[in-house]
Amino acid sequence: MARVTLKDVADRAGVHASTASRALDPEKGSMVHAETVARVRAAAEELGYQGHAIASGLRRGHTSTLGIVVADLGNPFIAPVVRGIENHLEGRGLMALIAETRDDHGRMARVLNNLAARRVEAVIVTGARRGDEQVLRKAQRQMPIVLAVRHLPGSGIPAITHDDERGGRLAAEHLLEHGHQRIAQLCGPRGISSFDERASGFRNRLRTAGLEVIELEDAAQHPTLAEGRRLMERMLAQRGVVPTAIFAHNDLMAFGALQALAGQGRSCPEDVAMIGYNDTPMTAFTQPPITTVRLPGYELGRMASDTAVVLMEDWEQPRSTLSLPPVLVPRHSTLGWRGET
Amino acid sequence: MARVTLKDVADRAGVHASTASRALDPEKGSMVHAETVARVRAAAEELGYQGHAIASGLRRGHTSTLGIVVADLGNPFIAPVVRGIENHLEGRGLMALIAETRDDHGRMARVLNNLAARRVEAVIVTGARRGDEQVLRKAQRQMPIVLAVRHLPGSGIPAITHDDERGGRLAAEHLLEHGHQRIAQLCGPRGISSFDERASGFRNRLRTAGLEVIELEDAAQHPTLAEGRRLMERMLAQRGVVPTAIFAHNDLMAFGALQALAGQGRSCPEDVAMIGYNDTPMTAFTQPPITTVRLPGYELGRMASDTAVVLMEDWEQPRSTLSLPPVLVPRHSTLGWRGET
DNA sequence: CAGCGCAGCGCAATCGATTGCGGACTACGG
DNA sequence: CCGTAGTCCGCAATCGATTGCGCTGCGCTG
Repeated sequence: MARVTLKDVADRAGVHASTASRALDPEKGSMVHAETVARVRAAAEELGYQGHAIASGLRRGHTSTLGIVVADLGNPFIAPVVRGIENHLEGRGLMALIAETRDDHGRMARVLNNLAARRVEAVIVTGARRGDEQVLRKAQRQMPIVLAVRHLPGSGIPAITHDDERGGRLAAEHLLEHGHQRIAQLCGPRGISSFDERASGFRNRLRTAGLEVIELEDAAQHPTLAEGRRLMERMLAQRGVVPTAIFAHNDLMAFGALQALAGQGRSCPEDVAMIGYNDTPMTAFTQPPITTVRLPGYELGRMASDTAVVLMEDWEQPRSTLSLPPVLVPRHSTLGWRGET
Repeated sequence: MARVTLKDVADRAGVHASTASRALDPEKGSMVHAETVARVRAAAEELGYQGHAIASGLRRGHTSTLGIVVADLGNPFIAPVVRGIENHLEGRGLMALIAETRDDHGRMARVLNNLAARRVEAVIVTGARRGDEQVLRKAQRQMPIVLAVRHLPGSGIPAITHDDERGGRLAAEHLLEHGHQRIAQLCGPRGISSFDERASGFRNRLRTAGLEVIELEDAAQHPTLAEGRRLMERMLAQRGVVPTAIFAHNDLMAFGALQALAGQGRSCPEDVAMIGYNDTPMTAFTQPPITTVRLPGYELGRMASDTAVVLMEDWEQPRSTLSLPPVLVPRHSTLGWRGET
């Protein structure tokens, strides 16, 4: 389609292509007589010349393109992250290629390969899983990589994450403040840093208060509503003390747990307090509204994108690893507990 | 970074770059002695050669890249669409550049320009607004454009949309079936095809049943919870009959309307039935769960991407415009109405 | 008036691959 | 023993731009 090339413009303006190139480049505009610049500009305008960023990039040695790799585009809390990245890139002349792995190692490898072939200048990977270290490290030889949301402990790959350890602590503290003593948690899938860390943060905080967390051997296979319900049912079926407060590792699981509780005739928050994670929009509208931990996804995206840009401009920067603080959002599901003094 | 070039591989294998190129191209592998192919492959392997899709694309005359332009990446029902596009592209060697306009005409223009400069082979635009016709048509001279979700009536730009006219009809029929006679709708922003059409579909269906829809002059500025509440409050404040059923133009507005009703001591569904739109995940979990219209977003993405691919391969195809059928999802907010016989 | 500096522009190489054309060499039939 | 077809591969042009270097004039100085 886009037929008209720089040479066409140059011909029409009666100059050489190199002159046209300089005339059209604001940086080099001064190397060319003002009148010539005007003539070239006019020619470009008349012909409807559209710059060719690809060819230009080839010669100049850059693509002004980043890659974003996500596990699941449908995941609601990935949206703000991508948004943060995108908004940070805009205005810098950068754009992002986006790809989905669907939590498949093979797809991860293929996607990274494809991005490398396209010479993206950096890649932001949200949704890395244990087992991706190999491919990621291999890809790192081709381009800088920044992990976002989830990191790979011990991999040495720079990462921007939420401070989920702290998120777990916040949840624990909130429940302690409201006088709970028998506290349980429903764990998300193992091997994913963000779940593992909120589990240990929660557990450790309770321990320093002299309490032992009630939890199952079992963790959720996927962080879904159905799994939340299943885990809650299993916990209720166990003999022994029934917890007065539950920390579910995300909002959907919290909601599933609520359904299990309702099925047993226990109400929230009167009988059992519930706390979720992520501050999914629905949590404000459920019955009862669910106390949750809010994560600064948009900021995370901006920061990940920021370090990606730094890395792409200056390879071999000190590996900056950063984690952003979450905030507890109290709602009705923990505020009306009957046992509170 | 990626230093090693095809020439390096060729040198190491003791052949000319052109031969190396042929050896590495599965299509042309037969033009080269099998043993040589093996030698080149080995050399490429040892050197860690990574193909250069940009340079190759420049010569071959394609980029294997599409553009996706969305209004708001945070919009929950845009995610499945992007997902559908992405999944359809994958495996075809295509990738997508993604950009956000935030409903700003200027940004739309800049984004399209940027995509054109990068020589994307087609662009899928979700979230076109009235007023974008100019830029879109101009961009169309550079590359094929497919509208998704929202279309621009009369623009002649091919579009894949939801059949919102029909969505409105479905909502109307559902309410009629349940015996409602005084029915109102809360309209989303004007000038956006999807809202305008669900309004007229709803209105027309009621008319053929001999009913006139109750509605305000006013429409929502944005399809948000706050606006839903505001409109509902205004409607309740008006003298005259109170509707027994409300059609809100999306789920958030429906929820805002519910809050306004609750504020006046009216309960749903006993006093007033409520129906939303989009089947946002939250609607299943609110109290009461909200009847809504489900849109096949993923399929829409796949089809949009499909027609984009067709168009990029064969410019000047018949402009295929298509709309996908929505489905009504009945939930409690319309099923427990007191007035039903 | 010779010489120098500088502004403005063109030449040709370059980025990293692909490809039409033709050369060298083998093999085979007559 | 020669002509010819067929295989494999190299040469050089090409995709569309950018850029180091050098040439041409012009104006100014000593």
